[in-house]
Amino acid sequence: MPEVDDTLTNVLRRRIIDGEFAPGTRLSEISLAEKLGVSRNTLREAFRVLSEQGLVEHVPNRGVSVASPTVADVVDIYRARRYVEPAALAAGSPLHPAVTAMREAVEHGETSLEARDWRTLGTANMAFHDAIVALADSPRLERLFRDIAAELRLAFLEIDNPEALHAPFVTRNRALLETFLEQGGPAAAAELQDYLVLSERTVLGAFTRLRHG
Amino acid sequence: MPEVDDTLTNVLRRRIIDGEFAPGTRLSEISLAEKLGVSRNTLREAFRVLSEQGLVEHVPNRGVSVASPTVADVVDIYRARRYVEPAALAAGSPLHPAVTAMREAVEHGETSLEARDWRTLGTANMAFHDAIVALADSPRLERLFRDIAAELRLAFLEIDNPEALHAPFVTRNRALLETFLEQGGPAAAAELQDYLVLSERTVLGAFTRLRHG
DNA sequence: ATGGCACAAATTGTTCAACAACAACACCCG
DNA sequence: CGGGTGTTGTTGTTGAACAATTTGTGCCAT
Repeated sequence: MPEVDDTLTNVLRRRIIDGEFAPGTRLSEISLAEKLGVSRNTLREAFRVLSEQGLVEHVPNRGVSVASPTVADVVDIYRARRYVEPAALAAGSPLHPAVTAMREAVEHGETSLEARDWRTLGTANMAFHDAIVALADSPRLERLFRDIAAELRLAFLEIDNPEALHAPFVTRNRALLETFLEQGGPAAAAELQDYLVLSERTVLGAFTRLRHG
Repeated sequence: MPEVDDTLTNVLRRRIIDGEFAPGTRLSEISLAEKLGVSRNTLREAFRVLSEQGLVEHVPNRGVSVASPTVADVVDIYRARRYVEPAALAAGSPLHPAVTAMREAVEHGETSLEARDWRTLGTANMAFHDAIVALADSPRLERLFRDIAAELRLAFLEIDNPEALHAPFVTRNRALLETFLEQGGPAAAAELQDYLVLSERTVLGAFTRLRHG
């Protein structure tokens, strides 16, 4: 269990990712500080951290608002994912502890699919990819992915069709895991490339449909 | 010319990278705020940003100190570089504007080598790799590399033999650029892999020599 | 109406002083 | 000499205040 970090920054982070503040929402220092029971200065420190993590956009003299990923952001996020994830998978060892996390994420995804719990399913899918990155044993790449995944969740929040967004990838995750274990990293990496292209297309499709009609 | 960003965060960032505060140096809020002519609160906001960027280490209730990269950090930094740089080079187009930046960095490196200006040479070498990453056209990967490069500079600061650290790579940069232009991205990517392994070994060698006597 | 222009209101940026919370250090006692 | 104890210095957080900037409003002239 990841221990609960109750710092103000993490509380805010969770609440934003959970969709409590819709993307684009302006976060007023005064009212939010009052609501959270902290001072403006303390809140501003948390804002700076979240801003560096890309969860929040800070415009000088105009305050901060919840990040609202654009199409360009989504494209860039997937570009970065294609740089990191397949390579991590290709070089990953089947004996790496992260493989257990991959397996658990797949199973967790399958049960949430049956339960039609799309929120949980989205979390499980992300955990699967997080485990893939963990294969690389690189704190810096993990941190990059953590930030990127959070941004992507914000993009998902704006799309109100979570089933189409997450459901198709449950079987793909299972298949990818099996490819990795039975045919090795490089084969799995190739499969993941296609997977990510499809995933990007799914998200971008829903996204542009959202903006154009 | 990159315009000068005179925010407190960037001022501090530059001064740290330039070695004004040695790695590991404790940064007292009170004295540093006074020295910089800002309030403690403002300084703390800058600290949070720099901490997220990895330039500074923040320990709750114990303050912040300039990051002092360990061997594990250097290993991880090079691991991340090997994930990103060769792939960016492999997929990069010779017509990309960043190629100009690569060329300029190579030439800049060659002149600083003649002048035996190791500080400038280190900057030029980093600019070369920055340009390689820029080939990927990914803001997020560029940001990752920016932070990583800054951390690496801190590691360099602790090694007092900058010539051995930077000089050998001037001719390699030139060669790598030519390989890229004449034989294409994939060939250059393979060359860069070896390059990075050698570079890592050079840094780690100097590093362990430093710690062991 | 419409396009600016000055003014007013609201928000962010920054400072200061104070105190609580915590860590490191020196000291004393057994 | 080891272990508690208090002292000291630092960080964590707050509240209030003011400066700087943006935003909204109403007015005027065209």
